[in-house]
Order: sequence, then structure tokens, then C-alpha cells
Amino acid sequence: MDMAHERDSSSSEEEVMAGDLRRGPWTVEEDILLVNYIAAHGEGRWNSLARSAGLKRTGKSCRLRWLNYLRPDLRRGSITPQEQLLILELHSRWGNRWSKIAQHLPGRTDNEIKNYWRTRVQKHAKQLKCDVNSQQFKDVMRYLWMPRLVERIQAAEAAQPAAGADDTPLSWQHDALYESPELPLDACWPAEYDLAADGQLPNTSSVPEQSGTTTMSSSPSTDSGTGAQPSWTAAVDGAEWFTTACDASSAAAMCDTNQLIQQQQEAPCQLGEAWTSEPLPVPAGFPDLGIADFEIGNFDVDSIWSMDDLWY
DNA sequence: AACGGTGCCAACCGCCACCGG
DNA sequence: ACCGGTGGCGGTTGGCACCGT
Repeated sequence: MDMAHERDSSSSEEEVMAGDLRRGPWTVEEDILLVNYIAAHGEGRWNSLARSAGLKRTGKSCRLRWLNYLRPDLRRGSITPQEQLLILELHSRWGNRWSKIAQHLPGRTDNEIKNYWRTRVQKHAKQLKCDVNSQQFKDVMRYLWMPRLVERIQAAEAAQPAAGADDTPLSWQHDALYESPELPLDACWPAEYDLAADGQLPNTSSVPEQSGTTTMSSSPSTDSGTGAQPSWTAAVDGAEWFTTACDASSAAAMCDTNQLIQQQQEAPCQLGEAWTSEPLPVPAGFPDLGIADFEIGNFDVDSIWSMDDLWY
């Protein structure tokens, strides 16, 4: 056991044992304390922040709560098909580097992406009876799943052309979002988190409460994106960027796996660069996606890879 | 209506890297 | 160079909500 481990467990355990620290779900009052303190003093120095804010939480817990839930620029709601595609693409590139992947999905946390991967993607690997990290599964993702996602995105786009959509690739829109000046905080936070004009805590007695835990602990992400999703995220919902940000020739070139890996490891991320409206040509040497590879008998691609259960 | 199974997600845990004294 | 503090990351888990029977 290393020193860091000993420090972590001993220090936090002592404090918890002494009854000084709270654990478990955050209350609305705690959230407000944290939000107010960060609004006034900024992030960082989480341990001292926790003490100064009057929170009986570890610094780690405060940091996690802020980053994964309270941050004003968080994007709430379900993972969109575009985001799904991007996650698949980036995961094929970087593996379980969730924080790195999350950097390219503005408003999404590494935790959220990790949860998505575990619950959705790994489920399908399990159905296919292959390891999620196996080359077979990666190939199926690349040559079946991802092109189908693109098809779905484009079909949705065709059925519902975005009014006033511009030609800006989403990657640029993302960058613009990232670099946009202060997003209106109240566009993202639930009303009960609004800071009082005088900086005082709002009257939390009016906040509906569930078993002493914050009322929004599950609803924002389980309400299928309705209501809580701030209006500013609408700009990233278009599908057009996938087709405008890439071209068929580069996609074909990408099919050389070795070349792809080499390119991608060096190249900065260009969202959706490898995917086009054209079905990807199966590269030479790519194994027949036959049933035998996955040992699942009658391999019904359409049913196994139906996007319906992955969609929302 | 009750119950069990399943999925989802917030929160925690364990470990590591970095930094400043 | 060493050590302690801190932040960050990936993995894991507990509990709630939902759904089917």
C-alpha cells in the first residue's frame, strides 16, 4: 500500500469517524453553500475551500460535486446521437481516457461519458459475447455501429431540417461554446439555486425536498433532456457538422487502421472527421463480420445493432 | 397492487502525478 | 532528494426509478 493510499484513507476515515465529515448525497443547502462560495471566491484549493465554505465535506467531494453537477456550463439531458458518435470515435482513439474524451464534449463530464459507455456500449459487447476491448468489437463499432449512427443522424436531419442552420462544423461550434464568455448561470441552474440578489442564501424552505437529498439528483438526466437543458445548447444539436467537417477521401484513407492510429495520435481532434454520408468501404484485410467471429449463431446485425435502445 | 429485475447515475474509492516547502 | 498536500483520473458501488410480470 502506497503512501498516497494511506494518507487518503487514514485522513478521511479519521475525520469521518470523528463525525466531522458528511458523506452520501448532497443536500440543497450544501449545494448552495458550495455554489455561493465558488461564485465569490472561485475554484481550487478544494480542501481549504470546503472548510472555508463551512462544508463538512472532503475537498474531493466538493470538487466532484462541482465538476459533475453544479458547474454552470454543464449540459443536461440525454447523450445525443452526435455525442454518441463522437464518444465512439474518441474512445476508439484514446480508450478509457474519459476526461480527455470529455474535453471534446462541452458540458459533458467524464463521469457521464464513463457511465454511458458502461451502461450502453458494454451492454452491447456483452450481447455480442465479445470483450469490449477486443478488435472484433472495435471493428463492429467502426464499420457497423458508427456508420449507422451517421445514417440515423442524417435521416433525422433530412426529416427535420434545422431552421437557420449554418454550415459551421460542430467542432467549431463546440470551441465557440468553450470560449464563449460567461454563460448565464441562471440558464443552467435550477431555480432553487438562484443566488439571492444580496448574496444571501435563498429561502430553501420552499425547495421541494426528497429524503433530505437534493431534488435534482436524478431528474435532470432522466427526464430525457426536457426542461432542464439550457437554451444555449441548442446550437450543438444539428447534425450537419458531421457531413461538412469531413470528406469521403479522408474517410477512406482513415480505413487504414495503422495509418489512422498514427494520424490520430498526433492530430488534434477534429470532430467527426472520419465519418461521412457514404458507407465506409471495408478495408482490405478487415475480417468478414461473419457470425463465426462473434460466436453468436444467427448474427442478426439489424436487431443487435438497432440504435433504438441506444438512442435516448 | 405488489414484486422482482434491470438500468442509470451520483458519489465514493484507490491510486497516481505533480508541486511546493 | 525527500515528504506532505493536493488535484485529477479511472474504476466501482449503492440506491433510486422504471418496467415487466
